[in-house]
Amino acid sequence: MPVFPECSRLIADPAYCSVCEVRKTSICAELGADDMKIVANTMAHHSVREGQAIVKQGEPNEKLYVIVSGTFRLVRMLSDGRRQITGFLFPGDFLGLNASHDSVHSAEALEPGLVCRFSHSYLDEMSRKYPGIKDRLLARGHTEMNKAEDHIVLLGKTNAEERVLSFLSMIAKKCPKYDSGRIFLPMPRQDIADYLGLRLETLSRTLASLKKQHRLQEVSGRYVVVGAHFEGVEI
Amino acid sequence: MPVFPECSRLIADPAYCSVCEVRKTSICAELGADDMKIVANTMAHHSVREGQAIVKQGEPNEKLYVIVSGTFRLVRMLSDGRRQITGFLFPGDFLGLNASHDSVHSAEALEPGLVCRFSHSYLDEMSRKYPGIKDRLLARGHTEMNKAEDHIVLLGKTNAEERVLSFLSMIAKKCPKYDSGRIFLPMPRQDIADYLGLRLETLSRTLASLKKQHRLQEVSGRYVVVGAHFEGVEI
DNA sequence: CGTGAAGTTGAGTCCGCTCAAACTGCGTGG
DNA sequence: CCACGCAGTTTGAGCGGACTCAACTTCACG
Repeated sequence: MPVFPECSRLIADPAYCSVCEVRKTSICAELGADDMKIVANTMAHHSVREGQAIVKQGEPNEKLYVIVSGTFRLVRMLSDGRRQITGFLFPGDFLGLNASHDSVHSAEALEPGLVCRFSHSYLDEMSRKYPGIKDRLLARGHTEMNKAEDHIVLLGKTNAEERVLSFLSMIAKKCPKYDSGRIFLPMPRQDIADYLGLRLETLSRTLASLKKQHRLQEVSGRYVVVGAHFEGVEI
Repeated sequence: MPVFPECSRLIADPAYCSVCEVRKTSICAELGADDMKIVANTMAHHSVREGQAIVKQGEPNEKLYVIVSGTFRLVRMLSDGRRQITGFLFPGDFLGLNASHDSVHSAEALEPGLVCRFSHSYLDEMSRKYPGIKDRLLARGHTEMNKAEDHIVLLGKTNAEERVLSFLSMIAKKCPKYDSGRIFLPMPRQDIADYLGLRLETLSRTLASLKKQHRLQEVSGRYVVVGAHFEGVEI
């Protein structure tokens, strides 16, 4: 198997905001040059190890996180031991918007990554100075909401094949495809299964079946190569 | 079968904001007395017929709606003709928060109801005067998000029985129970099925099975009477 | 009554789940 | 270098639950 480059990891070596990949879509875009400097000095990027949880289910939501690089899974453990992945976070996404309540899920890094962290009190202070920050937060809330609705529609689909194709279509959008439709999956099969409401084995079988039907050209570990007529798949 | 009163219909005859049932949880709570008077005069309550869509999928989100009374379903039609109910709206809920995009779903009245309507431009104007309005909108966005996540968890559950019980539990919370655990379902079976990702027949069979098991005392049309040990059901 | 919409019930099929075993890639240590 | 273990993934066989299609019942309303 050839070694593909990992597509979801961004270049983020210099931990200065001026070169931040997601700044233009983040709340920082609202800040003036002077405050930007303060932010750059005080909160730079925090690196996150693979597997590390930046937010834990049941613990208070003290900070707002902006994903700079890396991918995260949102995990909700149910009282009966089952696990539901409620979403994945990609660079530019926010986490911990809801300051007032305890977190309903954990956010765990699927690979080493970088995040930016703001305490909600600091955010309140800043948003008095820059009211546009709240608009950013509102807008982000809406895109989160739309993602959640897409997930609902996906789970409403009864058959496994459709769910898997919808999922691949979603990931393909997030994770820029390389030539010939290669998609890198940053998460293990169990996470995908828990996201799709399917058993691990069913997911595996469905992928195999799609390959046999030539709707997927290649399924090999973390990489999937989609066929030419893949574009039509809707979320 | 006895005729139960409909529990989701609120008294809302005088269309004046001063007696509005949901004002304290709505954005209006932020307004000063003078502006409140203007709102009362200009936007009072709009009545909605059963079946009427206040928002249509694919059309621009021009207004923000606050549900004053009645119940609404959020319907998303897929290109292949299937239907997914992404949620239900109850008094106090908001609709059309996302001004910038076309609506991803239709909102249809399940029974005659009242709504309050604000154009987004008016809302922007007001929120400059009362910054707390944006906080209200943010907070509402969070509760919407939590509802969506609960729905995701519900759909992730594989078996029909659990989904139906979770659904009943949700409705019971929204719709104040009468003595001896009577729950009124404002929506037809097909809507419940489309909400739960189940077939109509499966829903019907599951309800019958729950009754046979004495986990539901009574299932009759739009009314369900839950047993004594129903409380433990989690979303 | 008759009619149509909404809901229930029945029979049979198929798909996804369960339990189990095998396979793969990968790092460690002999 | 291979043996070994381990976690992640795939494959197999059989079962059961949800779907499909269909008929039936119930209810609201003229």
